[in-house]
Amino acid sequence: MAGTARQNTVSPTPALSRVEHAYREVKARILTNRYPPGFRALEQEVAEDLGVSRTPVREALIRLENEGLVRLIPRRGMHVLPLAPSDMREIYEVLTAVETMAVELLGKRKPTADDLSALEQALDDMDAALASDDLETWADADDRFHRALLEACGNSRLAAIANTVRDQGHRARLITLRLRPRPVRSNKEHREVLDAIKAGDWARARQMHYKHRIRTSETLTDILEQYQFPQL
Amino acid sequence: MAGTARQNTVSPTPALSRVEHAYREVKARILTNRYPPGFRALEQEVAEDLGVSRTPVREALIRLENEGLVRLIPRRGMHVLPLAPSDMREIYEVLTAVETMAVELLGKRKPTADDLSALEQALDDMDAALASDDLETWADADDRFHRALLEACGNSRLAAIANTVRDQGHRARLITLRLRPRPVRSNKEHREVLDAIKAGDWARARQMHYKHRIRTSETLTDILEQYQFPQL
DNA sequence: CCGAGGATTAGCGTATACGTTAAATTATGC
DNA sequence: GCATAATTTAACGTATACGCTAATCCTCGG
Repeated sequence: MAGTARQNTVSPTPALSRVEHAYREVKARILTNRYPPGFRALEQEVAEDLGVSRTPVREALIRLENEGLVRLIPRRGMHVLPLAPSDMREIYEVLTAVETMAVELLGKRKPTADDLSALEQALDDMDAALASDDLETWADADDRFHRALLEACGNSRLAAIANTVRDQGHRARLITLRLRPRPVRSNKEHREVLDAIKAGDWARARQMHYKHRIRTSETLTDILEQYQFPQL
Repeated sequence: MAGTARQNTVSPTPALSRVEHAYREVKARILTNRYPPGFRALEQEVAEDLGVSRTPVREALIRLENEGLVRLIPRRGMHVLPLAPSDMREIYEVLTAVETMAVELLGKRKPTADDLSALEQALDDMDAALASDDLETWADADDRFHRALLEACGNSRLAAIANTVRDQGHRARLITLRLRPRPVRSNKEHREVLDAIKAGDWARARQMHYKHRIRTSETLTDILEQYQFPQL
């Protein structure tokens, strides 16, 4: 059953396990709204969707529950958690706390050249994307900037927490991206944060990033509350 | 990352599931060093220890792996993760970031009377325990204070993160408790934080708590590095 | 027509079976 | 002797089986 060779090329397919496959696939479906907020499915149904048995699906769902993307309710299956405005508030608060600390740490330790170039690359890409009004690309670069901060800060736990929580809010981000004003200020603020880091002025870097996060949090939660999405 | 806190209310043993039993038991054994750092056991062995089959054990171990207490290595079983000094640094940094935000939030929203009384009760207990040199009781009350802050701050995600990370560092805390100086300053600093919160001066509350966390982090990591525990 | 109680069903929690494969062990050639 | 190849072993990943129980459906008395 399992190992019957499906070798076709020398492709570096590390033969990902069924659990891993289920985890990635279900998560991807949630983040792209193919399993929309409030969606319910029984373990058996998910298993059939993915062409595996219930066992690996269960294990994948446990991980997704720990990450706050679904809830498992006995006899009612998996529920894709909707995002209330209060959830978005919580998520932004966590990101503010965690990223602010990351920036502070990065400002204290001298960042490596690699760290800096990753950050600068992301910034340049954001500017370019904004100039050509390509919001998708801008969002991608913005994401890279924030990720790079966390990667470079030297605290893997902070990075992991930020990733988890960012994923939780991903769907809201998809929506606000097209409803928010052009993110001109974000680019400027990011640049200021990076400049402060490079100058070794961690207190200023922290202050700048804190203000950036508070401001964008307010902008985005306002939008979400204003448009009153039934569920998100 | 604990997505949702499990039900831990109600006394008349609600017939907890085998998974829940395995989860609590293994976690308890890790936190109390019955499964010490570096300890390895096969799934089958844990299952026999607990008198259940491998299935619920596996599911419990997946949760514990997500919480950063163990690693699961194929064919080598469960490894109880040791804590290096760098792990403790990371843990304290996360707690600093998260609790500082919690205090800020609590200072901004007016805390309820219940919130305040829980905090004051914990403070009083800390003072009493310190007066009678009862470190165990002091640690317990200190724990309650920090937990109460997170409970009261109005952000369940922050609370869950703090709980997870605090558990990760629990074993180190057991050790430093007897090696650190008498926590006189901690009591005073906590009182200052609470006073600032009550005064609605969130900026000051945050500042105080930040300094408290930074100071204790340094004290404790110094102790850990000084005594050079082989692994923790 | 509606609610209570019993019968039915279905989904999960758990145990178990089993093939795959990495690790360990033995055999073999230099 | 030692490194390498063949063999054996054992642990896991996954599938499957099955009983328990909560949810649903049905029956029946009010």
